[in-house]
Parts: sequence; C-alpha cells; structure tokens
Amino acid sequence: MTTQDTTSSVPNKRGSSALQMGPRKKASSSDPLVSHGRHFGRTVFALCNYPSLLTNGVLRLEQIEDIPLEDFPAEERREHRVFEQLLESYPGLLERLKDGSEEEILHVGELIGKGAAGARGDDTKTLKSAILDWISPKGEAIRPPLHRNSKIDRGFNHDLTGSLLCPAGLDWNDPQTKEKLRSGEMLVCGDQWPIFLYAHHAYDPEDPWCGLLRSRLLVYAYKHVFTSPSSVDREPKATRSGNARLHGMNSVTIASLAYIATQVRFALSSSSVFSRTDTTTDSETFYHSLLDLLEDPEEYKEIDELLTWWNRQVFPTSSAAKRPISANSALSKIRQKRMALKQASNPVSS
DNA sequence: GCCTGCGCTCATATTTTAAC
DNA sequence: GTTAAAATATGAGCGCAGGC
Repeated sequence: MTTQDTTSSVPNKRGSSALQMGPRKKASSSDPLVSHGRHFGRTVFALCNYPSLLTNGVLRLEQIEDIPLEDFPAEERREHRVFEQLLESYPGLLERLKDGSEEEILHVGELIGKGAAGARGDDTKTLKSAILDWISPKGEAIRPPLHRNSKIDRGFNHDLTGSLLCPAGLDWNDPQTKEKLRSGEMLVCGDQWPIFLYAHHAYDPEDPWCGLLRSRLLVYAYKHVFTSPSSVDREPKATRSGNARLHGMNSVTIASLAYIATQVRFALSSSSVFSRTDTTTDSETFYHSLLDLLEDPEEYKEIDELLTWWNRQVFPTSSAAKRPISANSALSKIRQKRMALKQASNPVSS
C-alpha cells in the first residue's frame, strides 16, 4: 500500500479511493468527531483530505520505527505533524485507528472532514456578507455598491476589493498595474500576499514583517469566527458561547491565522465557489505559504511577538495574552509528543 | 422561578457548480 | 449525463439576559 496525496481532492471524488471497499458507514453529523473536525479544521489544518491523512499517518507510524521522520520529504513531515496533533487533541483516537480496519480509518477521516468542511462552509457564507460592513468607508456606502449575495463585482473588478487584494509591492493606483490585474494579464499566485494582510494596508519592503498579519480586517474576521459575530466592533451581545469558548480555545493558533487570512482573501475575491484546487483563487497555495512562514523555526522571535499581539486582540483576559508563547517550546513539545507516540505504537520495542 | 427574546452554533435538505 | 463538493436556505436547539 502506498501513501496517498492528502492535499489532492481526487481520491475523495466519487468515492474512487483505492482504499474504499464495500458498503461504507454513513457519516453522522452528531458524532463528536464531526464537532472536533469543525474546530480542528479551523485551528490546526484546514485544507486536506482527512481520510488520506489518517491512512498515511497510521502507515507512517510503522515506517518511522525504521526511518527517522526527519528523512521524509517536507510535505510528509508536515502531514505527520498534523496527524500527531490530531491524535493529541482527541483522546483514544490512536487506539481506535490502530485497532480499526481500513474502513474504520476512512470513516473517522470522513467524520473529521465533514466537520472541517461544514465549518469552512459556514464561515465562507457568513464572512461573504459581513466583510462588506468592515471594508465600507466609515459612514459611507461602498461606491459602486457591492452585492451581499453575489461576488461577481468583487476581486479586481472593484476598486475597493481590488486595492485590498493587490499584491504587496505593487501599486494599485498605477493605471497600468490595475488594468493588468483586471484583465488577467498579470496573474496573482497564492504566494503573492495581498496588501490587506498588513496593518493599515502598508507594506515596507525593507522590513517585510512590519505590520504583517496585523490588519484590522483580519482581527474583525477572526473575532467573527472565533469569539462571535457580535464581538467584532462593539460590546459582545452573545448569549450563546462562541466557537472559541465551545471548544475551550483561549489562545490564537498559527493555523487559525492562516485560515482566517484565506477566508478573508476568498471573501474579497470574485470567486463564488471555494475550492482548494481552484487555480484562479489558489487558496491552497496561499494557506500553505502562510503556514510555511509561521512554522519556520528561524522566525520564532517575530512569530512569538505576533501571537502575543493576537492574543491581546482576541483573548485579552486569558493568560496567553499576558505571557508570550514560545514557538520554540511549541516545537519541542511536538518532538516530545512524537517520541511518546512512537513508544505507544510499538510498546514491545520500548 | 418561569417565560420570552436574542444571538449564536450546528444539522439537514436543496440547489448550484465543476470535474469526469 | 453523472457524480461529488460547495453554497445556500432553513430551522432546531442551546444558553444567557431581562421582564414579570
């Protein structure tokens, strides 16, 4: 059996995975794994094929008894880190996967994937409308108006959304640049970060970290999804727990920042359908490019500062807002967990 | 204490879109 | 044309606040 590409949507389509055999259990929405999948997708890893992630993860647990994880390709190392975080976040899952059949592993993956996709769909839907309130000039209407239910006028088709999506380093006010972006002559890839990621929408080529991921728009979107829609720009009115409280979340995660940035980028775009593999929106490349930076150990100082800043914005009363979280200590925690998992998967050899 | 309204999450059914 | 994924519409139900 070979590992599957968890980033590809192909194995999931039409149930054509080679591993898919016989009658399958129906994914029940009331299963706790679905609820867990909702939060896991938002905060740990959003864009992947979960059945393949689990299948590959279980296989790799056996392989890393002989081959150190460091010898695997970068993509597989990241995938395995996600797999380990999933095991850590859901007690009893490792045993369930180890003892379960291939069908059971796929079923668990489908439940988690169903939750992650459901949450993503909910967030896409609500942000589509809410984002117009946040980008409107204070006290004024957007001119020409943008529709709440249709995105056809957004993206580079509109001055406001175009100026926010314009890649940092390019000048939206330059008529030639604007025209090239509008006509599609200049294609924007996922790793060309838009200016809305930066505080006050200002990019400093001499200091690329300056203001990165600290824009008001991102904070609004983050609060909308994680604390509550009413907590965005006024005193919270919520009488029901928001997503963060529901899932015991009291600090910002790296992946949740990348997730929100991806959602905002999609909400500003003219694309009507969120698709990981869509080459026009290129959401998957964008999401991964942010994760690449935020998981880079060499950038831990800036990342520490960024996470502390975010915790103050979103969870001002939590201890995480007062005490910086060390990215390095997070990495060492992952390594410690990996050792523990290795021992658990092979108790005889330990 | 009970009732009601509100803001919210989540589930389900249906429709739309896109890949094959 | 078939199928799966995503978007959308709708409603159930939770939990808190405020009025009685």
